[in-house]
Amino acid sequence: MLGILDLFTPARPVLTVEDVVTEFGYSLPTGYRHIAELCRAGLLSRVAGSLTLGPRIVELDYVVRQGDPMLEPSQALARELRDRCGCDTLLLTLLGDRIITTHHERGSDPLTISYSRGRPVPMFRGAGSKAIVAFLPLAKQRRLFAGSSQEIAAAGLGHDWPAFRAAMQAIRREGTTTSIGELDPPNIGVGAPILDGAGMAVGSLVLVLSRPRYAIADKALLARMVTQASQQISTAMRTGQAGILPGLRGMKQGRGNG
Amino acid sequence: MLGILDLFTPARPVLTVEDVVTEFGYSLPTGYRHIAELCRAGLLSRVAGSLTLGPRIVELDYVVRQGDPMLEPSQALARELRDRCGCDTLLLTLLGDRIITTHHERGSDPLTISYSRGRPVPMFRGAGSKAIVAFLPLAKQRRLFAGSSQEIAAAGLGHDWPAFRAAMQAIRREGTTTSIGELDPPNIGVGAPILDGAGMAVGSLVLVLSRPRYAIADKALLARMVTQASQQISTAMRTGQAGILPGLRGMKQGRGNG
DNA sequence: AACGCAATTCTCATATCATGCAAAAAGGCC
DNA sequence: GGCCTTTTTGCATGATATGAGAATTGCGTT
Repeated sequence: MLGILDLFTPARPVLTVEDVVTEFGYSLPTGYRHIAELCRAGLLSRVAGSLTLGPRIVELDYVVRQGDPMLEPSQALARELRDRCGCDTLLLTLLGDRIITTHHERGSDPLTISYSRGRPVPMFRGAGSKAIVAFLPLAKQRRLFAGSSQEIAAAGLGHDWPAFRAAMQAIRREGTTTSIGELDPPNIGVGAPILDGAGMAVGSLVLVLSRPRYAIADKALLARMVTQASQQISTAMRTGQAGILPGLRGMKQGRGNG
Repeated sequence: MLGILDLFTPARPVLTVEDVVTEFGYSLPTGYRHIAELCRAGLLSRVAGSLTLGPRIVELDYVVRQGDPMLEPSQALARELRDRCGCDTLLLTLLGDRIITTHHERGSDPLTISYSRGRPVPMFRGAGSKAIVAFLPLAKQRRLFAGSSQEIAAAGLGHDWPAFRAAMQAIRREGTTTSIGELDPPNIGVGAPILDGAGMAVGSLVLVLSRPRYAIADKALLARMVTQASQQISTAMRTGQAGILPGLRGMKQGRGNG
């Protein structure tokens, strides 16, 4: 039943009951019943015979935003970064086993950024994603490699586990990583991880520049700026919102790194 | 099962499995099963023994934003309004039988606005809500009154149906309405409806001012500005995105008004 | 490296509830 | 008011969700 929600895409945000029924092979009454239930929960909305995603989605997104300990400190810092260097700034969050954009601060250039809030981003392409993956625990990296080795190879991150591991460690050593045109061809991204108390990545901060702007930029300075900001976010997260997670029994202290 | 999502609130965005189980009186396996299903759909996320709302929420919110024909023209106009008069601007949308904030453009004053994107707003309090309700079809107004007469009375919109109807018609005649401290006590809101092709309200645009700013403002000018902008949104919506709704058979042409 | 505790999943018999069909009801349109 | 499409209802049937308990896993401890 929850699969019904997946039928709604940016390209097709409005459906009819019949669309849903034929898509799933439901009988008409069953289709209506499922839809009615989703409507009751507010996840769908029926208006004039058509179906759209409902108001609850927007409300729940608000809860997500409020509950995201990364977001508040990030917004302020992202804005400050934007003001200082004029770049667009993206905040990526690792949620479960997906990475999505959770905030986008526009810079002074009118960049085309395909990955504003709510867009899932590829796991292994783009500076932001790589900055996250590189700072995941080894066990998690291993699991990711096992599940997505061909995708990883396609992204040029190594054809076997040692090569992938080495690529990740290189990023880890740098503390930041740069991608040129990996997501949007005209853009360059410079990303640094946001770490939780255990030194594990929970998200990343990305500076996005146009090619001309990047060409004349001081690369080392950029790296320092994004690293510093991401570390400030990490710190603010830990101090400001400590203890909101119940049930965290086993959190081994990592080495931190940075 | 969808009720599980309702347990997550801004005040309590992180729960444990046990919270859910005890709240609903499930057995432990059933609780795990429901949660697993919601996780599979991405609506929940499990990390370190805790539950949070999942990435799919954010993705779906993106679909809502993309699919909202009001949003794109509104953002540009809201920004323009903000630049011209320095006020905060809110965009409210009628989704099903709820009104929620769908966009918030910050002005130059650091206002405290409790109703940023995703907040459900009261149906009968605040300029934005009243601007919407006043421009709903009579049948819908009647249904609303039947269901919420005490709430309507409490908001000072009339103790019986004729009085409520008269209050709504007064707003309709004006084309705009002003509320003083109805939502956030320090703020004044000036709202105007956004109408679909049938002349029915689908949302509203609200200018929000601090009391000092409002005290020295030209009220008639404010009203004109917000009305004009909302009409531009209405127009942009109809022309820009015509025909994306399938299954709209019966759309009687209303008189438009404004 | 093995133990012990808690969290999580599995097995399976039972009862529940979702399903589809046919039919009825509800709106909207002429 | 009659006719169309859309939406809901009643009901018998069969799939499947459920809870009790046991088995398993994961993780910290000894």
